[in-house]
Amino acid sequence: MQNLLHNLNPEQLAAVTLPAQSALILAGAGSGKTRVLTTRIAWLIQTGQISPSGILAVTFTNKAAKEMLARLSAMLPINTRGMWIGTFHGLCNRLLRTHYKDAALPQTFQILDTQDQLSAIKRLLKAFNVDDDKFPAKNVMYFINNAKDAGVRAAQMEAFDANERKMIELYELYDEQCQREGVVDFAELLLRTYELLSRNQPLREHYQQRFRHILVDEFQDTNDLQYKWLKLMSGQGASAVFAVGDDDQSIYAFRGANVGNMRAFETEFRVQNLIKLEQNYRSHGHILDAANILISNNSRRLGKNLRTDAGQGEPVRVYEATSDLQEAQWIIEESKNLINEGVKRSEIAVLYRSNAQSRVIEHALFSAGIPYTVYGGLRYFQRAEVKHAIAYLQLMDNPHNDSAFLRVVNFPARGIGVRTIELLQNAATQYGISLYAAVPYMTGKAGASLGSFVKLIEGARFETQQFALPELVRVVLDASGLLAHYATEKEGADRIENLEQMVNAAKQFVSEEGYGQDAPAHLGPRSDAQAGQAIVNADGLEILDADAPLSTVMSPLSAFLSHASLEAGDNQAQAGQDAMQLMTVHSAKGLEFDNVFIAGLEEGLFPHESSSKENDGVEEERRLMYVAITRARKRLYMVFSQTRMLHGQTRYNVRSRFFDELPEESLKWLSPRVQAQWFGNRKSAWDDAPLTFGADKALTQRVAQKSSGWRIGEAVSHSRFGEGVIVNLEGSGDNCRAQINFGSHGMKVLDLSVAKLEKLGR
DNA sequence: GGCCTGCAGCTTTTT
DNA sequence: GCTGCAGGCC
Repeated sequence: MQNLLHNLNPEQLAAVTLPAQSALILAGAGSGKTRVLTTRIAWLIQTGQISPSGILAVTFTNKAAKEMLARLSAMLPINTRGMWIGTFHGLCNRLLRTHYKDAALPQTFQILDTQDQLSAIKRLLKAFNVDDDKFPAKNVMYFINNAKDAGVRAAQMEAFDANERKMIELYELYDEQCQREGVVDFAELLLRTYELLSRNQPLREHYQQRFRHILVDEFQDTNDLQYKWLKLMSGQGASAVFAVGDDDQSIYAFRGANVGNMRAFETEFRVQNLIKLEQNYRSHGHILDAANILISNNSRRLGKNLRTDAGQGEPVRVYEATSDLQEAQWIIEESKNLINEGVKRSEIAVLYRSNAQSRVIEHALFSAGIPYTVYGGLRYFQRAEVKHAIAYLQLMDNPHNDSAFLRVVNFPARGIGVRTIELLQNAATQYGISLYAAVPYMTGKAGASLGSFVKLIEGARFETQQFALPELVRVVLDASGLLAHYATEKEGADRIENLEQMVNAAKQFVSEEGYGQDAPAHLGPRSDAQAGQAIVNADGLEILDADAPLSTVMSPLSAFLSHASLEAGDNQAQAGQDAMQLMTVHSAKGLEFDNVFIAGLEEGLFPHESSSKENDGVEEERRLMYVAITRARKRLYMVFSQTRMLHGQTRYNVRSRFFDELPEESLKWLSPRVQAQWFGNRKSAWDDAPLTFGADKALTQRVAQKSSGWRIGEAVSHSRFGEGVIVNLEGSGDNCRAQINFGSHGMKVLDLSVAKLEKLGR
């Protein structure tokens, strides 16, 4: 125990050892959030307050879930496999597989990823002759997902105009189509589980009693449905919900995340303990000052100020480029200098607001011969050839998945044309069955070609009945004709490699999930003998506990297909290479680097112009900027450009308003004159260079700072205005004034010889 | 059935 | 300015 808790700072320790009540932990960037979460779990178990099975820990990404599991097994000598640690979607998948009957799903229901969902909607629009100019598939998808993320079904929605009426109708039809095909989209996983537990009291009570401790990571990213889900799971807070998050890092409003959930949580879960983790273990002082002061411009914050023991470090370097091209060149030139000084390439990150910005930077890096990796892009299971192979597997597991059917019925080409498919569609619609099931109704040439496709699938299933998953995958790659097809293609070598890779992915999956290496990939209907712990409710209905081993609720094949949808795999990032890191600010969240460039800091781009139209849009952009700044450990560069190519046109930009919200004291502006000097003797911007413009303000601030004893970025407390951050200092001697941001009390300028201020936290 | 061309769209992303 | 998709043509 001593071991577990030592090295925690006082706030971390307080959070870890809180009593069994709901609590909100405001965890700043780099404050040891994951450590607190995992230590809390370990502490609860080690002190005997709960058994591992009584814990439910929810994350948003698989990466975060894996990280928690890894750290936990390093801390505790327990088998973590049975623990309920996972993503919202992963946990819901598990619940729905176990209770598939109660959830009115087939045992082998399949999960649509976003691509699949969009194509399913396109298909629906075609089938019902919907004008796709008036109702673009994408808009229909947004409408449906927004509704589901809010926890609302079509039947519960009210239309205010004809357009909305149609949308609701399409939502209804889409749900029917999914039900018929035995598929669920991502939002449906959550909504179905929510409805299942709402409706089924014994089941609900069973899980509520079981999970006495629920821990939530990145709470600021929860959407309305996830919040409702947590309320339900915890029995309105009867179980202790330990929510960890940072309202200042909420950057996913566009996909339904609602920061308001944090405040709602505070009141609805009657939170007695709000703990702020403000000690930062990542960045130097100037970087944190910049972050603190920038974010103090946001309203309605829960309030938080990061501090560090690391010292002020270097001021942030600001560079103005003449064009996006020159911006890229400067970044590369500066990176070269860093690398020459011994910096590892992987410790240099270039962050940007939008993906389109990467092209110019990539080009410059390529020309300079510097290895780099770009985050984002296609993940393994999203590649066309891999999706094709998956579609064959899906048909073997659930032949009623029409999306899978259409994807591969004529790929590789086997003479099944549009006309044939049309006839088949008609038959399927007429009988209200799936395309696969409609094949026997087809006659003539169409019937023959379709019949042989069905035989192919059935044959593969029969042949592989006793096969383990990796062997089954191997057979399908061959029998489908996919390998042969790509062998004839000029550029097919990479695709073949990706396909072969799937056998390895299957091997790895089987061993990681604890299936026997030789366990048959297919599974017959679940027998009672296989069933996990059986619970019989008051009505005599049998409820299975989802704690049963995965292998009794999912065949290796079904589980692998879930895995392919829920964990799309890595992107192409070549691991192992020491390469510079390029990514959007969004994907940088949670990462950290010694050296960080933030590029494209111009009005219209960052903050993005489309954000000014949205409610609180600029505040979200500011949070995004806050995330970007706090990625840097030692050196931070902020770069902007006078001109930039966008949508084929040169745009003339002014620098981002965020520069005006940063403490001049923590910035060092580099001018082209100074830049010439570095290019000459190949020194980086970190060698002492004269301050250029911006110096006057910085000088004023330094004088004021010295004579007042206060520092920009410092957290203060005022008897009337509460807690705040010093944003600016001016004057000298007894005549110093401080501009202080008091959050909800607003920005104040106070005379330091009069105002009674207290230092906070340092 | 595959290739070619023309046109729309263009912020961020995980599951 | 580039990409991705849909529809048309050979």
